[in-house]
Amino acid sequence: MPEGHTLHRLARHLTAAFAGRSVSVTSPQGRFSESAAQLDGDVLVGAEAWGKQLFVELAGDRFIHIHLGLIGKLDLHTYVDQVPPPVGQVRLRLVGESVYADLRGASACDLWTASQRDAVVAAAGPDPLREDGDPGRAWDRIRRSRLPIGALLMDQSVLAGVGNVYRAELLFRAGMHPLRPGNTLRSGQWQALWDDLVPLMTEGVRTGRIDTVRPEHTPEAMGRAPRVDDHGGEVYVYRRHGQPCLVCGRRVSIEALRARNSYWCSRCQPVFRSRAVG
DNA sequence: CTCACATGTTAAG
DNA sequence: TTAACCTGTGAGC
Repeated sequence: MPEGHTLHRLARHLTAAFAGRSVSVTSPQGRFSESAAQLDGDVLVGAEAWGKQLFVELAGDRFIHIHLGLIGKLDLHTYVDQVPPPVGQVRLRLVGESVYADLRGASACDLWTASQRDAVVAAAGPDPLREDGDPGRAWDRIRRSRLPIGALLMDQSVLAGVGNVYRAELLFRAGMHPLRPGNTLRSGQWQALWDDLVPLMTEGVRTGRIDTVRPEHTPEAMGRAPRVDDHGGEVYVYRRHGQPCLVCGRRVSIEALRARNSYWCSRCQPVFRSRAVG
């Protein structure tokens, strides 16, 4: 679940459910107990995301810093009378008047000061989901790097919030091979990637899914049988290795890029040849 | 039942 | 480069 859109969606829901009221903060599992005790009953100011980092602000410039990692989940539920007992390992539980939230499996849940938060935000790349996201900051890194664009897009210090699904899908939509070196891109190509990412991820925040297939390429439009991706969204290449490309029919390729599987279509995303003549 | 793997990151070797 | 961490799910026996 957790690429940047998931965290922004959570920030929005947390703010709507808890902001401006006092919240009960506990750690049924125990690993956040000490911090929870310091926050319990205080006013929750709001929640905000930067890339994959989530910050829940409590009165007094205190921030619960959450990173879901690969498998973490933060689930919001409504309750009527009593809050049900925790199921499984609940690292953090927030309880408001009619809503509670349970955090499980996160790779980070810590109590931070404002300056700790600021330091992490300063080290992160621009976030396409934020109003203040500045693509020029990412471009400064990309244009100087010989690393593949597929690696740069997932480097959170270059660009914040993009994960393995958006990487694969963005590059497919751009017709760009994941191994193309960053310093071979033209500025307009980077701008086009950013301009595609903003509405794509914004839609992800709205729906809670990653859908990247253009209307003209849906199975229906292409006269093929409808299909369902097991990860909730309609995508071109992510985890579709060995299956036919939705556009050209060639088998989708897979290769590990920096310990993460990278997926692409070798016909729609041809290998880049630098300034090849002829 | 066990095992591999997952939309992520960090630290050890 | 590899292992570790945290949890859930689906495939296979």
